[in-house]
This record gives sequence, C-alpha cells and structure tokens, in this order.
Amino acid sequence: MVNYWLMKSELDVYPYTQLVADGSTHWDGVRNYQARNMMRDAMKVGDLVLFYHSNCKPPHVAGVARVCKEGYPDHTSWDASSNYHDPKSTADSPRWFMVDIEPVMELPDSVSLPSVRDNPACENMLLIRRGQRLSIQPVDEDDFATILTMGGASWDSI
DNA sequence: GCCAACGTTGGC
DNA sequence: GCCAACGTTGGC
Repeated sequence: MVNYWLMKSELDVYPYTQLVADGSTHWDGVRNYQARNMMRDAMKVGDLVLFYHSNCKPPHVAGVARVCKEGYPDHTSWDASSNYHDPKSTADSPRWFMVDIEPVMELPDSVSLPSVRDNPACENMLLIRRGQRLSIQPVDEDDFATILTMGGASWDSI
C-alpha cells in the first residue's frame, strides 16, 4: 500500500530543482521526534511525497517525489563537524533517522499555500492547520489527488 | 522583523 | 511530574 506525505524544504536551502539535479537525496537534519518516527517507522519505498517550498512568497507545493530508501540512521547526527550534530546520538545508538527521496515530476503549476487554504476540498489538510509546524506530514490520498489536479497534473502523469 | 504556536530543557 | 524559560518554525 502506498502512503502519501508532504515534506517541507526551505526554497533557498534545498529546492525541488536541486532534487532533480541530484537524482535523489537523503533527508538529513530532521530533529523532531514526530517527523523522525514517520521516517523511521511509516514511510515506505514507493510512497509519494508532495515537495513543499517554505520560507518563500508564497509558500507552495512544487513537485512530487517518491521515497526510494526507507528509514535508516542519520549519520550527520554523530558527525561533530555537522550543523546537525547531536552529542546524544551515536553510530551504535542512533537517535535520528532519515529516508531517501527521488524526484517524480515537477508540477506544471505550483500550488500555493493560499490556494490550498481557499480550496474547500483541502480543509482537512494538516498543512493549513493553525500552528502546524511539522516538516513532514501525512497526506490523505484524496488530498494528494486534489493537489495534483490543482498543480495541473493527474495520476497518469506520475 | 514580528509573533503565534509548539517542542524541549532543566530546576524544583 | 510540573512548569517556566527558551529556542525553533514558518507564515505574514
């Protein structure tokens, strides 16, 4: 069974175009337990991801990605030279986990946060819930399909 | 730059 | 275990 997710990336830190250029990437640096648990336990190879650009005007869903490697320890957590270093995490007892994702397709039309907020079909999405900060969120299949349509795409284009 | 929301830390 | 202080996220 395929699950659906939304992953946030700051536009000026790691945009979707960079994922396309890289071919795939490991989603390191997540230091939030809820997000970690999703990557460690719930995200499976083949799951589809809405790639969301935050910290830009307007924030928007830029493309679709796919999980290509399931949860494994985030090695940056025990790398003392990394910005993401956590002294409580070691290679023997890793505290933080990541997945790998690969690009599937850039949306023909990016889907802005205001447009999601204005679409009644999206009213239950976590993304527009007040105070919602999670950088990785589960997405219902219906909502995933709605965003695809709003982005000028469809299941056939995946 | 501001600030609301929320997670984490650490003293008690 | 409580809770105040602090840090971070992220839209605006």
